[in-house]
Amino acid sequence: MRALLVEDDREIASQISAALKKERLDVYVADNGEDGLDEALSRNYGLVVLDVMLPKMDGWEVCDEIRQAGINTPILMLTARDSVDDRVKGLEGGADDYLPKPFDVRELTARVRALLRRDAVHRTGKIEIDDLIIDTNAKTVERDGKSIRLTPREYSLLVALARNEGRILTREVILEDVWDNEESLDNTVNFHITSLRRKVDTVEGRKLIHTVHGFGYTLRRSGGND
Amino acid sequence: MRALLVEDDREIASQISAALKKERLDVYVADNGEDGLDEALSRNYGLVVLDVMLPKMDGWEVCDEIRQAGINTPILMLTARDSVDDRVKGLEGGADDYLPKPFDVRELTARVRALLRRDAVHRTGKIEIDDLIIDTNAKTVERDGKSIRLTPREYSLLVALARNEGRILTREVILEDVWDNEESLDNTVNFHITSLRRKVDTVEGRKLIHTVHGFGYTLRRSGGND
DNA sequence: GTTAGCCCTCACAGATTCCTCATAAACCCT
DNA sequence: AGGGTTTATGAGGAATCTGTGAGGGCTAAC
Repeated sequence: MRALLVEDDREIASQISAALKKERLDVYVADNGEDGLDEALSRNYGLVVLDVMLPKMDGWEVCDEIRQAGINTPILMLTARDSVDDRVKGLEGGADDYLPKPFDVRELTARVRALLRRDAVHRTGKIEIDDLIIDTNAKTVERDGKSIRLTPREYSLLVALARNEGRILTREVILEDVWDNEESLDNTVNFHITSLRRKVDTVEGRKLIHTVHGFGYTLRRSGGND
Repeated sequence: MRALLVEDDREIASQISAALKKERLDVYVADNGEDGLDEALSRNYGLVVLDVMLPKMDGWEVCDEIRQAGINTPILMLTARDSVDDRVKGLEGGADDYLPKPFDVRELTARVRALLRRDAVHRTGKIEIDDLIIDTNAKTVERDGKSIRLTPREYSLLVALARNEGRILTREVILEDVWDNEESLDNTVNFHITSLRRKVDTVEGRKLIHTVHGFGYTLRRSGGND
């Protein structure tokens, strides 16, 4: 997958470039806004990392033009550290995320990953966790190659858990998310977890849905134990 | 995350308080400068919203004292009017942003978000202290790369200590914070500290949780000795 | 009208966590 | 060192949380 980096400071550019290459991206660097925009429009990039302060055309404008052209490649903006306005702008502009300078490379990497992951789910509509595959377009679930029939509630519940893989969701959050804040008992969640487990988590030793006593539930890749 | 609001006008205070709560902040309100300062010094807040006109001690002074104490929590000042003096004062006095009264709640919210986004803990949801990593989103704890299962009480207690790294927390403050002011014995804290230590602080020579005899407990990076 | 499928609530058993008391250990001051 | 205070920890029961079967309401299909 190609990534476009628009950054005029060579030092920083090579640093970011290295980080992106580690993420197995093919990196193309533009050192000014105009070239960056041209590049973004002429090829299909999977990611654009865009500095705000740029010669010839600033980052906001580039971002804007990219969006105007109907391209919705994820864009990560690099904003100046102390400018509060930049952050507000960042939200309202078409950027998907932004990172204040100076930044830690690990943080850049984390954001890039998050963007790409989000995009992958968005694009393909598929969530894959171990041998569990959820196709959010077809609303179809399979585990271990075998397709599984879920009821609507079970399906929403599973998607909620899957979208938050590795994160503990409280019953409260689940109710908000899956039940849309309708008044329902905590136990309703318990109940549906049970039925979901019966369908999805039957194989001993490869459970995905875990109870975290006192907190809620989490969907986690089988890291060996449990 | 906790936010401290120092504002004497009840009407405005409850308005701001509501807005902050929407941002998922635990709001504590002080209605005069002295109490506000005390509070800011005694606990670790993620944000301080500070009115300028206050009984007992004005906002500038409070802000100043907070900075003098070496605390760099983001501070948002509410200035009475859009006077140039106030602006200059605000910049010099260590405030991170200011908002002239009267203000639109949405603007307050935007500023608050901007300030919080700067904060690493808030951004990543992670608290890292040496090899201890708490992920407050996933509600997950690991030490030395190994994940640790905590009970809800243990977890809250650890988070309370971690958010106040290097600061001594009295049992009283801990009870307030973790137990929500419910009547409980001091010894309850002792008890849970013990069980927390058993899970988190097992490695001799790299203890994080320290007893401060006569005061309480503190979580401190292992600066070499114990 | 009947049947089938889904969803929710109640009830209760089992599991886990939490708290208090009692006692031991550590600490501090004189 | 000794006495008083503070802290640590084991044990057991109280309190809370979780899993699951049973039953009834609801809707859609036949």
